Amino acid sequence: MPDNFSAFSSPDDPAGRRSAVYAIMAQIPPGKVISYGELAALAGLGRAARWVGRLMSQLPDDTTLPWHRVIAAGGRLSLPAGSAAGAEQRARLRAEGLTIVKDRVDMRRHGWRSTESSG
DNA sequence: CGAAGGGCAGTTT
DNA sequence: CAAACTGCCCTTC
Repeated sequence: MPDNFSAFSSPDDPAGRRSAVYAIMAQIPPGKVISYGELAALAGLGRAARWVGRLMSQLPDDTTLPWHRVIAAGGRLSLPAGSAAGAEQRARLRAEGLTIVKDRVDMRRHGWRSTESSG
């Protein structure tokens, strides 16, 4: 029930959306991952998945947010391993115990409960 | 049936 | 209007 997030942010406030996304990211547990779309949806942005990724790029280098736990849908890694962020994501994810195969992660095991059905 | 890869479309800046 | 760290559907192995 992401409706609660509206308590500290309003969808009408462009600045509030960012705070919402940051809040969701901070809620992502270690060893798990979430997709931009879900992150956007949970933040109340709806289908603004692209916008979330954009927000990541805007993140500062001194950010303490687990942005590396945010990946594409289905556990797909869009970030190129040749990029600093791309290599960083894979490096950090694996450091948490994830299993990356062919730029793919097991959402069945590492996917956040966002995609969980009943257990 | 399940997993992987490519193309078109929605949202925000 | 155009661009961007995406998402879902279809097809192939």
